[in-house]
Amino acid sequence: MECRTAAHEAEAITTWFDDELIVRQLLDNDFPFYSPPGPNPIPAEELATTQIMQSTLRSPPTVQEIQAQWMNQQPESVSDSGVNCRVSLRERGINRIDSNKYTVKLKWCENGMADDGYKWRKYGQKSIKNSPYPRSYYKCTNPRCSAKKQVERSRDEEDIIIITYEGLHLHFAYPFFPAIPDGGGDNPPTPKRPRTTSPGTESGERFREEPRPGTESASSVLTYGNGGDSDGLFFMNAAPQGLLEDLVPFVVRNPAPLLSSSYAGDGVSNNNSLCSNSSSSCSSHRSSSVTSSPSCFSWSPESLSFL
DNA sequence: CGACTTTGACCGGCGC
DNA sequence: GCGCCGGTCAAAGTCG
Repeated sequence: MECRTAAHEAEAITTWFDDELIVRQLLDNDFPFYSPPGPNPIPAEELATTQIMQSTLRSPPTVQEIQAQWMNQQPESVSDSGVNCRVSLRERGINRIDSNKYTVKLKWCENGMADDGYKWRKYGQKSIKNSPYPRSYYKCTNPRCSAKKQVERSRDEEDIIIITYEGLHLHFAYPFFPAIPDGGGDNPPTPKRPRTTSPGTESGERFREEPRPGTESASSVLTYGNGGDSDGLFFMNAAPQGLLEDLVPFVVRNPAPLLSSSYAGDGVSNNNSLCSNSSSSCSSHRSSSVTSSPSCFSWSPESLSFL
């Protein structure tokens, strides 16, 4: 309801450029990646990544460039828990999706849940024709945010869930703000402790309910790479703050620092790893409605995937 | 009591 | 025009 107007506005945003532009306008200088021109000294490592971000904000990569990047730099990786979460690129040849709407394929790993850093409210669920699994519909709980996502389980591969993101988050994922004092403008409501007794019978909840060794409690002890290096720090301040929608484009824009070191291949689940590494309280802020423990992901504005 | 999920109903788009 | 299907709404139920 309250999202209707915002949703329409969001729908008018049809290009990467527009998305990024709006975000930048909204966030202005507070945007952690967008360093405004000025005398402020920036550590070399941060400067490098910032510059990458700025350049990519202005000119998003083509799919070919993204694929080339991944082909060149994609390691086979193992999650911190030792579970082999191979990340590889393959072309999927799926239908084109609106530029503000894309699909993420997530593969379950043994090492438990993950979530995208945003708080979602489930507003519907439908059984889909020719699919044994229902599709769940989620909205971002932030009233000013029009982001939505659909979660469904792949009928071909049981351990794959397909998340379709639509719209743009006009705020950051609150739990990942490291000690930002109150008054940061758009203050999302403090997330509550996730529901642990969700009766979720289908879709996302259904997956989450499966008794997997090491879900939330286990993820809380995961570490994120070497934690203290610049890449880790960078990532902490950046990608994991957001929804996959924020994370994935960033990853493909700048895969090197993420993939070459601590990002490894654990894809989204590093959200949790990182989160728990940086703040033990983070795990208590996890979204309740998520989709849980992906290890590999695909992203497909144009048939790109990382499975 | 508030936040959240569940679930049937409703609505609009699309193909026949 | 009709029916199918996907997406959304909203009341009711659940939980902490």
